[in-house]
Amino acid sequence: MPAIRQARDRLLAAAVELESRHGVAGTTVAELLKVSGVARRSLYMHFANGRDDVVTEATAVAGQAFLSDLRSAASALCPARALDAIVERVRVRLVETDFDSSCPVLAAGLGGQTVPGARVSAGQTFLAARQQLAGDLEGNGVPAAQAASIAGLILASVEGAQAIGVATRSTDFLDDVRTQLSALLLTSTQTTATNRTPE
Amino acid sequence: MPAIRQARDRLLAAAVELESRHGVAGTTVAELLKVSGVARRSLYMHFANGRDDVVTEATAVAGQAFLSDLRSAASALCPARALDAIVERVRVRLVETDFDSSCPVLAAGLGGQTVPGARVSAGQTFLAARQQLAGDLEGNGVPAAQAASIAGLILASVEGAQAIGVATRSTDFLDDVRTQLSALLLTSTQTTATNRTPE
DNA sequence: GTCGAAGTAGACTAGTTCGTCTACTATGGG
DNA sequence: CCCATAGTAGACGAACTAGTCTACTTCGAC
Repeated sequence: MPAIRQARDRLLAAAVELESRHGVAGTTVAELLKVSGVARRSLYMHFANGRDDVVTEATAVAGQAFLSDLRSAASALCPARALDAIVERVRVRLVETDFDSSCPVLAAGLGGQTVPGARVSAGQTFLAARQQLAGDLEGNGVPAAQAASIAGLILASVEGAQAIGVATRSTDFLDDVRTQLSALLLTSTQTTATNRTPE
Repeated sequence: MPAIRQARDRLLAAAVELESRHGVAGTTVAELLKVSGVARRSLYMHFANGRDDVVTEATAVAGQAFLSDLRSAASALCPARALDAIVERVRVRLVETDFDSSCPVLAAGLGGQTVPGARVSAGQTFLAARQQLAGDLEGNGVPAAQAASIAGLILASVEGAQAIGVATRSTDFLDDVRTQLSALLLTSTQTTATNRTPE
């Protein structure tokens, strides 16, 4: 009863969840309070600027989680298998939420005109992810020039397929992306015989 | 042409524009009236169910325009050049709107929980576009099984790159997509003979 | 002319949204 | 024991939301 667990964390978790499902605009204070079970006043204790602060910080949190997932997949597996793992995670999430949930970072980027901080944070996440992914590809023998644009393609197509999956209520596009990118990664990384080491 | 029966069309155009920029949630009645310059009453004359009808129909209109653009590009050019033309159009639009505008159909698909009709319409557009694109690729010598998934990859990555472009305020991801997909299309269509491998 | 379709202008209700406010409660460290 | 800390509960107002309504204008066809 005496809510020992941080109201702040519950608010951020709720915000990430709501952004995924209903976008930034659908992440209202009322919903935030309902989902997190936190009192109205507590929100303004932890986030001086109210809703915008929650959304912005939640976007940063989701972005860090995204980068972390990417890193752990890349460090444990070869690029083609890492991609598989990431796509599979997205696929499961789509299906389990009955195609109602897409990427919170993408949602923050799109809905970010109303919450500029969230848009900036989302952009930074995508740029960091691209760089990280490109580095991993280079480590697997992909030429630097190619690595960057392949990384961009991977991120764009996975995010796009996820969003289109919500619209079509299917995983078709995600499956397409996996099929084609797997093939691309296999041919691109063929040059290296051995697997590489994480940092 | 004085008592021009233009109000309806102006409303739909405004809705497409607003969906692109601010998403479905940002497409409010007040904005719709301001942008279109139409009287409040006129909206409810033409769209019995109000805002939802406008958004839904605007999504269908934008979807048809999207398919039409795709068709005209594909019929006039080879796949690789058609892709170039489409990406270039998206790129120009991003830059000209100062990275504030993404695809109205994607926005409708994401914000569509609040307006179910728009989501359905967006989904149908993507499925139709995939089929159309796949058919075009097949016509250019890409095996049927490959054509469908390449079409899915193209749509997903262009849509994703557009959305990420808004978040990052750059065309980097779009350029990545163009670079990689151009290469993919060139090898897929020109080596129409038997060099395709796995799945 | 007159009549009606399409349009404009704007008041009005009812519901939501966000943020501020007061008042109360549990917990644990000094 | 005391009380600061972090929490709950909920009233409140200003600003916005969508949709309904009345009253007036402007055009083209008959």
